[in-house]
Amino acid sequence: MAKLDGIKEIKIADDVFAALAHPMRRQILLSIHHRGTAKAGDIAARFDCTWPTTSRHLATLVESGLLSAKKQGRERIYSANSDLLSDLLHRWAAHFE
Amino acid sequence: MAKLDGIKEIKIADDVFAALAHPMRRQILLSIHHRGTAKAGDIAARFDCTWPTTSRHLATLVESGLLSAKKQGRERIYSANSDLLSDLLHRWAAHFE
DNA sequence: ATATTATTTAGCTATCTTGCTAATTATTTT
DNA sequence: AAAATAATTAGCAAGATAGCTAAATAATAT
Repeated sequence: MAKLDGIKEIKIADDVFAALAHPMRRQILLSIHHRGTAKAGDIAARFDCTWPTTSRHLATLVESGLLSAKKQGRERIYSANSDLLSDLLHRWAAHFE
Repeated sequence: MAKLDGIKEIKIADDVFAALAHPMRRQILLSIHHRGTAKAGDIAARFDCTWPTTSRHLATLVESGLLSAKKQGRERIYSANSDLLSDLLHRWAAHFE
């Protein structure tokens, strides 16, 4: 569990909880975590909305730190930063115990 | 850790994560949890916005299930449903481990 | 070089959220 | 009964979010 100072913690909480507030983003995140990695197209194919909409949700998740993206040829490979999320959730849960 | 069926779980996650997405609501929640209970006025006094704004955040938190309210005379006493939150956060963290 | 494929960015509209002030409800005090 | 107190609800404007289609970028294949 990484040590973080207060300000950074607040900023992360802000971005992460905002990212988690959308159901499709939560599903995307779970999906990528379980698959290990996924191309944008894999995700776009799995959801019932247009590719640009998916693309923006992916960007939001990357912005929040919950996903990482790397370009590979013309594809973009996303992977979940699961530790960041599970650490944050545990830290917040701990506040309420 | 309460047993919940899938649909209910999704509904709760939706409401709870949306409620947590606002920094003031997170602070309100922490504040009430630590104090045990608080009157609306206690909370309103602690934050740098108008009472109606606070009141709406409180209503959002109640709606999400994260707070409970009971009327006592002309005051309204709020308390945090900490278990609901910590259970949900642990369950979500577990998905990413 | 051209066409195709993978994906994002731009631009638009509709809806949701947040904050405010003013008005209202409910309860207690005088 | 009137005034005061605690809190919410109504109504509005500003800003954010989410979805879409169309256009752009970047890389590969022909």
